[in-house]
Amino acid sequence: MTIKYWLMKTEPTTFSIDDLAAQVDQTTCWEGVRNYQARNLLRDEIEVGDRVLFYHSACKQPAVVGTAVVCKGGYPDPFQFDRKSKYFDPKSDPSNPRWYLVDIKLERIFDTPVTLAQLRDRASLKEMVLLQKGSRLSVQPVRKKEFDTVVKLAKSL
DNA sequence: GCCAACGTTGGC
DNA sequence: GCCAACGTTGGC
Repeated sequence: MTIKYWLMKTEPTTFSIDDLAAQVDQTTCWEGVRNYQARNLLRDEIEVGDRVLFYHSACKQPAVVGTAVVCKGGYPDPFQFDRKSKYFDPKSDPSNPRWYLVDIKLERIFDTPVTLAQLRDRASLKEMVLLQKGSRLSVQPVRKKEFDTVVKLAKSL
């Protein structure tokens, strides 16, 4: 199976790439995605070994700040059944879970983040899902070429 | 099934 | 803080 490429958004005030680096094994579960399109990707598409662009959103400098690797494939998000969690979903049936997640492990923190503005400056990245008007998906597919371009850009900055 | 109202996302 | 864009909810 060939690996696939994704971009995952997070608000750094909630969970930043430095927080990821501080986890045991630099690994975390990506809980709390409550959007069906993203759910379908987490449940059906994203597999162990896939690569991830780690993106900081809703902050001063929106940017891809590093990369990660998927280290556990789609499985039901346990927080949907936890009454005390803010991600608790009373409508989710444990025998047919509504929400899924994956685990990711830090690969690299870019020395220099690749900002949203820099992504927009690259003609070859024009078609990135992230850059499309109104695009809000918090887990989204990335083409291999786009992934490679962003990594290369980070190294050149 | 339509669609208005509402809530959220996220750049600026 | 503003607001455009999008997703979800729920009455009909």
